[in-house]
Amino acid sequence: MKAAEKTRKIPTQRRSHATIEVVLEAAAQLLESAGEAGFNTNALAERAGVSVGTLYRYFPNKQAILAALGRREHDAYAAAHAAMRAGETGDLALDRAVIRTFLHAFGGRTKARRAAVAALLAHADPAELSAGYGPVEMSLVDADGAPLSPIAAFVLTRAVQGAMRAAVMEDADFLHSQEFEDELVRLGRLYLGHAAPKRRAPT
Amino acid sequence: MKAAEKTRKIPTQRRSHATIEVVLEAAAQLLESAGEAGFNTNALAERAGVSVGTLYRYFPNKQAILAALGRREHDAYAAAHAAMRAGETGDLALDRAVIRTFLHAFGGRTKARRAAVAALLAHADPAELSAGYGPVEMSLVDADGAPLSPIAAFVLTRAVQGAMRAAVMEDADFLHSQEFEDELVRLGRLYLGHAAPKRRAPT
Amino acid sequence: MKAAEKTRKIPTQRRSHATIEVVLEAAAQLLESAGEAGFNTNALAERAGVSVGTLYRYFPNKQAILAALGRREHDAYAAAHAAMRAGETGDLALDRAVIRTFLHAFGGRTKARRAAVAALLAHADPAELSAGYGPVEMSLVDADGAPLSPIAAFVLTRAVQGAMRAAVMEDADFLHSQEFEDELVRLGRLYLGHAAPKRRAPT
Amino acid sequence: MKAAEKTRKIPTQRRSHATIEVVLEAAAQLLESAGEAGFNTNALAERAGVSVGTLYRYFPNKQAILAALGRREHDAYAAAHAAMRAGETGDLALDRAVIRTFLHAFGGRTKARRAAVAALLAHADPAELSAGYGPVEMSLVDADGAPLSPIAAFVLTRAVQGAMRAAVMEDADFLHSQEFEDELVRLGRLYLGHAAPKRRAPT
DNA sequence: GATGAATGAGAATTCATTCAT
DNA sequence: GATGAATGAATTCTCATTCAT
Repeated sequence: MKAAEKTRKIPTQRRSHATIEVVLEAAAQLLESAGEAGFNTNALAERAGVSVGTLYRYFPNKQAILAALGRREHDAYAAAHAAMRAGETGDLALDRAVIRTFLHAFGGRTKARRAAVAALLAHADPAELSAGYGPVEMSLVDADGAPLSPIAAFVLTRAVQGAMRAAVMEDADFLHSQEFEDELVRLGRLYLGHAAPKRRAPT
Repeated sequence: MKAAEKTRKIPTQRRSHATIEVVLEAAAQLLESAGEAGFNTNALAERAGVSVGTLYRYFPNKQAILAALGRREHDAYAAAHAAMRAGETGDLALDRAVIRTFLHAFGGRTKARRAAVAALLAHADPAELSAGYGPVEMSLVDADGAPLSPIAAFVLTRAVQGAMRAAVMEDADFLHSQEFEDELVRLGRLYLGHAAPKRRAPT
Repeated sequence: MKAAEKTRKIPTQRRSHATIEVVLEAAAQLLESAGEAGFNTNALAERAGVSVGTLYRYFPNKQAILAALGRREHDAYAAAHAAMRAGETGDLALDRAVIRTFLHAFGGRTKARRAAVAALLAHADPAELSAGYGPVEMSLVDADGAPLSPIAAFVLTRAVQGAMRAAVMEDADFLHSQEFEDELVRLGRLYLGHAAPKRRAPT
Repeated sequence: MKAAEKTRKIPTQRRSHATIEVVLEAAAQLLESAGEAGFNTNALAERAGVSVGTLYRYFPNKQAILAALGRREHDAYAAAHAAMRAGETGDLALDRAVIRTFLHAFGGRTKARRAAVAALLAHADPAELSAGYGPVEMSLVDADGAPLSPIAAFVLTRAVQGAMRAAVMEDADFLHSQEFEDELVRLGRLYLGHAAPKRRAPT
């Protein structure tokens, strides 16, 4: 691997060249099914239906592919939350929507996301990293409407994410249960200083 | 890499064989200084002061070394939580101690921790990941002394763990800050229904 | 060594790709000159004038190269026997030609043949070993023109093959002698009920 | 592997030291179950229930173990045939006994014998090789009582052996059938110039 | 005499990258 | 523009052999 020029050449300046999408989609699938160890350029080229040579036409090296994937995941994440940026935080339904969004985002391609993010962490410009979570964190306000400190926002988002991730990783059978979702909402609301939502009677 | 037998052979059943410790310590150092890319068996053997052959006497393959490191990290969580077991959960100092113990585990070697956690998540089986939490979860009680439901206990333990892990994985600069520690304690106490610890004035 | 896909990939379906021939020829030479012990992939690649990587493009692992050599040897038997197929079995000259063809196959490289045969026996599956004999066996008739029973045909073909193989495996110095050839022909003709060819005066 | 002193040291000059037997028996088993590839000193020591060090007390190196095994197989083979040395060859029952002896000898440990013999061929003194088959071959006489030439004897023994071996290797279902045995006897008797035994009516 | 932990040269295999077609 | 065969440095892993206890 030599230097890097991010996405190299960019034919007709249209970054949206279909090939790039195909490659990144294949990369996500491959990462998901084979893990980082099985993620090699030959396998990727095959899954993407292009030749290795073509891979190198669009990306300067393998890391760049991972990085692009990571950036793309971040972007998707940020976009999903963009709508709720200035939202009314006291609104329970909205909080629940946030949890659901998280659960959904986390639902598929766990390994792909992890590897992509890890690649980003390992090789990309650190400053770029906050980009994805930033908007979400900045929009969080407590029960009094005061914005959370960056660290508090970090704790909240990662705590919720961590509980969900653990449920996935540990193969918990309650992953899609109502109670699990409720407890996640509780956790978030209590941390933000809202009154504790009442617990439902056990099913 | 073939299958695996975790720690292979275990000479004279004295698992505490110094060599294993030496290797794992060297692994952590190497990971820290050279990153995952520079983490190869020859370099590791050299840094550990043993031959490659010896590496393979104690570990079936390279992944197993990372996994052992990961298990260590995992043990740190479990140990931290275990301290809570007999504890009076209302005791703020104790909760804080638990968090603090964890945060300073692994000697501050963030990169090593990161790689170790990644290895653990990538290769451990789900059942193993949950191991060690059971007793902790069963002993958790809320502010009124009522035991938490299994799902609530799961959410609490994994949420705290998730936030800590994310700080490690994302190489957060506030990992060892007072505020981060405070926020983690807040999260746990609020979820259990205790009064929110006051936030200190920002430094 | 993992599983195997026999000849892997087969670029542009033109199996006749010169490289495979070059590699197998180099393998036979190397086996002949260095024995099975000196038969390693680096040496083979060098002698073949290709890179190790290229070796692995055409063969999934080292064993597969030996196996391919073995299959070649096996094909020589089958081809030799196939010549009998339409043939008038009473024709002494033809029988002799078949034996002779086999005996001189593989360019007289006894050590290479030996290793190849060993590889074949060690790794081929039983069904493959029988392949190619069926038609030969069905066409065998005794001196009266009556077809041989399947078992009798089996005994004849494998007996002749066995004697030839043993001469190869045991590095017999008479492998290419006239007397050996004569005795093989005798064996076959007597079993089929033909008059015994006269023995020549010893040289 | 350095030089070689065959069986090294020989404690109390009694070659029959039980350990040697144990090791050779384990070697035969291991060869049988794992093939030549899986035949390594560590595995052998374990199966034999001794330490590697002990292996090296009795054998100068790995090859010597294989060679000893080969020599032992040869000896057993020779011993089995010793009784029939001067026999009345016209006796059909005796011929049949020879075939049975072969079939029995070949019955078990195919791979072990093959590997052992191969090792002998590859590493031992070529002159030593004929030792096992020699006595048998020398005792063969044709229908007129004249001894067979060495090559004729070789062809006969290896042809019969080859047909049996092929039946084993190709997983033939008639391996233990009467007809198969009959045909082998036919093959041998016809080659020796006896009248062809009548074929039985098919079952 | 026996043990088995340690050694380390050597071998197999992988895979990012290039470049002639 | 695309292809995919070829490259070969780098890495993982094996296993015969030694030797301190």
